[in-house]
Amino acid sequence: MPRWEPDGVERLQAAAFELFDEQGFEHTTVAEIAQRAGLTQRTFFNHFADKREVLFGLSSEFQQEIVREIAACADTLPPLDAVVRALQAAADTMFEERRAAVTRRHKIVDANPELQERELSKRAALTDAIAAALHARGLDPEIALLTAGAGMLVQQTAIQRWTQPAESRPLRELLSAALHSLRTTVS
Amino acid sequence: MPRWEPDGVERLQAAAFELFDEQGFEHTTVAEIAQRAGLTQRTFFNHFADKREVLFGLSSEFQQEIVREIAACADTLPPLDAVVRALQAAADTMFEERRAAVTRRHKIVDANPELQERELSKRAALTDAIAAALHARGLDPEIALLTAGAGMLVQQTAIQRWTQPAESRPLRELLSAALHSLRTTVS
DNA sequence: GACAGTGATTGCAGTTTATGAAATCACTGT
DNA sequence: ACAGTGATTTCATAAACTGCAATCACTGTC
Repeated sequence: MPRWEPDGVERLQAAAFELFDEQGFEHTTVAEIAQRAGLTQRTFFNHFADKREVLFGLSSEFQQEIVREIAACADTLPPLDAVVRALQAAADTMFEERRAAVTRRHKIVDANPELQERELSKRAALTDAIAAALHARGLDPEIALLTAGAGMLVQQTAIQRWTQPAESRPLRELLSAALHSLRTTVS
Repeated sequence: MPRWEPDGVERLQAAAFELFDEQGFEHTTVAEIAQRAGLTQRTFFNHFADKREVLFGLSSEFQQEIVREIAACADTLPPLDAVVRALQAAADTMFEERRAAVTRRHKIVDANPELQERELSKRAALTDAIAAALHARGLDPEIALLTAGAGMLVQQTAIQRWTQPAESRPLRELLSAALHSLRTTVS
């Protein structure tokens, strides 16, 4: 038999997800999470930089996907449209199929300021990555950052709607709508 | 003589500012800050919710000013212009005169991820406050949030430039320029 | 088949952040 | 005089994180 049960990281993530859902983030200790996963507190911190990170395993994957899509996009497409197309591609791949899980996670994060803070931090990192990808396409750095910020604004507006129970339109469509809203709002 | 030296809060802020500047945020303990201010660690936490908050004393004041300006603005002005005008008014009051201090603080925050995270959090709170102020003017909540987000994008772009040593134009002017950049970028 | 090397996990000691509860005591108003 | 206020302090404690050394199934090599 193997020395340890496999998939330690996934088990920790699952345990954390459950416990945060049951008791809330701040009433759950890292020791508790580790115990439910059949591991040690020390091992938790070997895998995650801090208690919050356990909820953000997918964000790096998401970021890579977006950047890849932007790089793959036709150079003739206006920058902001390129960003939104990339978001739409990622929406299909990473959001649409896991609506239940995404909404559940959204609810957990929404219930705790520390987690919201980390979410903002991830969003900022994604913004910078998008800006870098746009800059690689030849866009001026400052305009690139502005465009990336506008793209994230679109993303936020769309996700906001998409996570509401009443909403049934696909995220892809909501992204288009949000982009249109932004354009009329800003002009 | 008074039982305690006056201005405990200010002394803590000043001590923290100095120490973060000298040794960096993470190599400074709360006990150290309190000691330099002639107070106790416990007293520090009586005044500030956590170690980071000591650097964000002005953000609530800033937020109030912005919201006040927006409410005072003519109802005929397009929403985004109202927001940028409010930011310009606050820029004159709270930034232009303290350029040195603002830049120093900016440098400290820039050097530490935890502080950046908190900065983002304050920014998000300000965004929400602006959106609420716009909603109070009759704007649809979702459009209000989008407009507020666009306004903060303008603010960020302008501050970014303003804190660069080479830049000499007043913040007010940079805000106008950034708004123009956003408009051409998004359309 | 022995055997050195790898790497995920663990135990433990220690620092730091943060909080709750009770005590102090100059100052205030009556 | 004297009770009440409130900023501060002391003490105790939980919980988050870190550094370091040790474990030991697994891997490949000779």
